[in-house]
Amino acid sequence: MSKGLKRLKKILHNEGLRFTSQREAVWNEIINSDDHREADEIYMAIKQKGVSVSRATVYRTIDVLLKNKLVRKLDVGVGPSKFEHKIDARHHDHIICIQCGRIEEFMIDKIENLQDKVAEEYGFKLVRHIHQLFGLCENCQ
Amino acid sequence: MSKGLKRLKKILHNEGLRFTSQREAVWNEIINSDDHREADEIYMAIKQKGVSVSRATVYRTIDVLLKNKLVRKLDVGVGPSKFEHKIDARHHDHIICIQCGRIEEFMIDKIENLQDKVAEEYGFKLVRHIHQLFGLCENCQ
DNA sequence: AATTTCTTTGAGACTCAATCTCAATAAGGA
DNA sequence: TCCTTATTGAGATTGAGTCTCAAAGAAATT
Repeated sequence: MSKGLKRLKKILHNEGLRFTSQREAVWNEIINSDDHREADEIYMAIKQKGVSVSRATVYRTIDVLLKNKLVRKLDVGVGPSKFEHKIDARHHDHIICIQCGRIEEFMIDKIENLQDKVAEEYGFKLVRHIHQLFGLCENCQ
Repeated sequence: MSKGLKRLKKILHNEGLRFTSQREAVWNEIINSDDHREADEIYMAIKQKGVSVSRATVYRTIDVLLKNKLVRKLDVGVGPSKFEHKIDARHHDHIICIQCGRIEEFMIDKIENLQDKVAEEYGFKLVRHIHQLFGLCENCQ
């Protein structure tokens, strides 16, 4: 059994959930792509591969993965949310082209540190953050 | 006529739009509050004051104000978007309590500058950004 | 002021992502 | 294999936001 699959089974076990072919399929779709994909894309890809699945199950499985921080939800401001796996991925934020939808990742330690300082200043215990830059990429200017 | 009202009329004129009591009412609701309010709150407040208005008109008017940068839309991650006026307001971002919904504003020049640098680095022409810190405020920890 | 033109309004239909329902199906322990 | 209980999925539902189009009304013209 692959290392990834073990990880899924462990999570499901910890959550008191059963291992099913649908959950496995959603997991595989997500970890085998480094793209930012929407739920419906994942749903279609699974169907394509001949596994029976429903949108409801895709969303439900993603919720489990979100809760276990194996997936990140990305609200790109228009249309459905996108999802990316967090396996072996360092934290990053996103710069998004409002014309063509291209998404690039960035990570600036200084910004991360300043965020922590802001939270401290306001007496907040930081849980997560959204930092997205929207603009026109070089091809769309 | 108040200075604010003149400003609204000027915008409507520039856009080739007519001045109506509904647009005036939406404008007044928004500029007379420093809160982060949702469209439905604005709609209800106007009705409360005896002005006939519809949700559609509230959204349509907000769109005009957004286009003219007199209002900012704030997606707080859950539920409807919130709106704040930008009259006499310096740019700021938000730190939001995921428990009680409290919203505070912050502004760090260094972060703003670093954002510009990121955009430049990736060849993007920056149009706007979202920077939101989510966590628990002191009362909710 | 009356007429004409053309924008705006608003009730409710519609969209679309996401969630919920609940009967049928399937996982996994005994 | 059987039995209990979780899971699935088709389709209904939700909810924010948008759209439609006939009626109302603003502004220009006479």
